Amino acid sequence: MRATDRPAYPATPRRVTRQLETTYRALCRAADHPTPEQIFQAVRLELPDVSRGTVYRNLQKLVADGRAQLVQLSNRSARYDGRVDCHDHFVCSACALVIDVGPPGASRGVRRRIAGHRVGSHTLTYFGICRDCEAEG
Amino acid sequence: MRATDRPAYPATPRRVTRQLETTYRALCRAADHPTPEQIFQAVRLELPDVSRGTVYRNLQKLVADGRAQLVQLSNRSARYDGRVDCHDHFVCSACALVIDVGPPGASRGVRRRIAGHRVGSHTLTYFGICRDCEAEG
DNA sequence: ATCGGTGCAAATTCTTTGCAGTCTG
DNA sequence: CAGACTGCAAAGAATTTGCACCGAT
Repeated sequence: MRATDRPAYPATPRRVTRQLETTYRALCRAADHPTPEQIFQAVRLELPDVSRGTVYRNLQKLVADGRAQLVQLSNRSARYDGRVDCHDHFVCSACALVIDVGPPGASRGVRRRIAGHRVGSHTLTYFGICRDCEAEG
Repeated sequence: MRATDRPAYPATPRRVTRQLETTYRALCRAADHPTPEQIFQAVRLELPDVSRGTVYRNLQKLVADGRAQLVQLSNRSARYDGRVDCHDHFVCSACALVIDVGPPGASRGVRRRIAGHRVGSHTLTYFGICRDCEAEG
């Protein structure tokens, strides 16, 4: 999701709970596009009784509210991103490393409509082998 | 995966089985980026005893051999593409429609390396609401 | 007080895998 | 005929959901 798609206000009335805000802070703190499981473990350090279900639900709320991005990877597990500004990603096909790539690629080729369909956002994703995996062979 | 990543020959010795070739033909025939389940149903019409496991395995072989592409969407189910040339995708966030978008966007911004990591391919994906879903509200 | 949020556990969905038998090269 | 491939069924991984209680507004 791109910043321009971010709703100005929550789509639905939202309550400020410890679980939601702790999840958001854990996501912003992580720089490595964590999985729901990783975020769950991080939240758990502060709220030992939090459940996976709640973390999954709250991550979806954060995306719906434009406070987070879901990185589309089609791997086994979802990856979330606390950055909601316009940027692209590099993904290592070997180790699933995900890194942010500055906006230059993302900002070009913006199209409002494609074949009559309304475009809300776009993402350029580079796939390859990261330096470490390349070194290991 | 991009055409340039396509291995000239199968990565591993490959046998030509009815299941593999029927799966490939079913994939090429479909224009809608089918899920493994949809391909399984199509193959089943020709080979009633084929199993899901075999279709899953063969789809992975086709990708490994550069005869098919896996569309990276992070939805519930994987989506395969019989086109292996350079092109992008539009994805409807409401109904999961996937359509091909011509090469203009795909071919720009090509980078060989990013932050020292080797880039093998890249994909530009547009997210939005398709015409039909927009009409329905 | 209302009704959205939470924890728990079971259910779902999608995909992978072990194994014994089959078929390709 | 070797070993890659297959069907089957069970296992595995990731995510969603129903429900009764809790807590933010």
